[in-house]
Amino acid sequence: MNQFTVSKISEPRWRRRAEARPEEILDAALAEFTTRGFEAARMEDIAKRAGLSKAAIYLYFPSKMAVLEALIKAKVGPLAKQAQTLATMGAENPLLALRMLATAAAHRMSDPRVIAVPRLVIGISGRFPEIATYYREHVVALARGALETLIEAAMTKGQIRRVDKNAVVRAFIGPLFFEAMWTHVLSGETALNEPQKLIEQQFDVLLSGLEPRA
Amino acid sequence: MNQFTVSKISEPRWRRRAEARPEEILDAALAEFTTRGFEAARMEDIAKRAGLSKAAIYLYFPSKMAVLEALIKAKVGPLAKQAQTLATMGAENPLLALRMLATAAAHRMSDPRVIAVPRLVIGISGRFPEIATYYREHVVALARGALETLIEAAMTKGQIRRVDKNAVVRAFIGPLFFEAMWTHVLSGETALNEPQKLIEQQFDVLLSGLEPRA
DNA sequence: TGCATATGACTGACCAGTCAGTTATATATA
DNA sequence: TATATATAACTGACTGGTCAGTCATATGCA
Repeated sequence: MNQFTVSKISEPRWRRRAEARPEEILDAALAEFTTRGFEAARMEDIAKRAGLSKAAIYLYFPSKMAVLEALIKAKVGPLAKQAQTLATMGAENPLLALRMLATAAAHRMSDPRVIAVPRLVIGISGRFPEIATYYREHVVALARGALETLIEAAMTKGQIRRVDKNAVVRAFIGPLFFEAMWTHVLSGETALNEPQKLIEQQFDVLLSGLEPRA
Repeated sequence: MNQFTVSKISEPRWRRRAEARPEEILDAALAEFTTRGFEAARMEDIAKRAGLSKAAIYLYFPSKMAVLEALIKAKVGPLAKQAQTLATMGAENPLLALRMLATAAAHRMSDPRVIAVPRLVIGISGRFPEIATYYREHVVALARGALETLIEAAMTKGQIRRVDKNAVVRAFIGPLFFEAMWTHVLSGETALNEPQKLIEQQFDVLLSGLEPRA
């Protein structure tokens, strides 16, 4: 190896600046935590996946638990902003915004990595209720709030009927959440392959309802 | 303690027939597994909860994993029958059957023990995919199937419009599942306190849809 | 006595977290 | 430029505690 350094001149032998490491560790941890579970995941496996030794992880995080917390916070941060902008962006045509939002969400949910965090949270919620609470307040409650704002706007504009807003929120999120769990947790054959179609069908039911036309 | 057996004459000092033990162990295991997670739950705690020593558990089950498997199977068995009878029972008035079913389901879901198993399955699905698959085939797929039968019947009778059946199944299960997770996993304030009202609102949306009346 | 039911005390494996020591790079000095 | 020194980034090997599973022994009962 220590020849003349002829090849790959510009690439340093020691690959990365250290600042990049924590993120790599968190990515590796997410993968290990979701497949093996928090308790059963071995720090050494996380380290190997991140391309480090176990001891190196402890240069960046004081404990396994701290890795979990950092992981949740890191994955949650971006979502908060998204939810906030969502409500304002869709003010003009809220119903259209809802439709586009649902399609985008269905599309993203075909990627197993997207539900990795919710899945992890469900798994550890019994043991670490604070994390579950954190996730509720910083993710799900915000998403529900943003949806409610859009729904309220759609009602005010006369785009949809006035019904219980919470019921509508559940009717939006629930089916998608259920299908995601069916797909990625239970490995079932899925409708998420065709997100466009899935949402069309879902909106057909949701908007026109199931009553036979009078 | 080993006095004259004067008190509580009819109660045997050695409390129960052995056949009852496995069930008690499974109940204890379910409680421990759901709160601590499969890996973090200690066999000794399960034993203590069941009123036994750890070694006694190994008289009934060969391993921790075997306890988990027996647990899933025990909790799953009854559901299969329920699903089957459901479809036939509701043949006469399928829409009414769906409504009653949803109300009953919402009612039961206010009890955290009801979603304990699904929650557990989600937590361990990464590590034990066979169990997830078992659960899909023996519970969720059956439930979906039964619902589909009812929905098909309702369509044939003209009680509801003809739309994609899978979308309807999702629209029935999804919102309830989502609310159950929100309630018991994330400890959020819940609409499950008033299941009757919850289902009424849900059916109002589902049957009449959201489009403003023409 | 023999069988069923049970347990306390033990063991071997496993793993989070530590630490003394190593390697690569940056900087200082001549 | 070459060499010395300092420091940042990292690791192999270890430790102490934990826990699934075992076993020799005990107790109630036919």
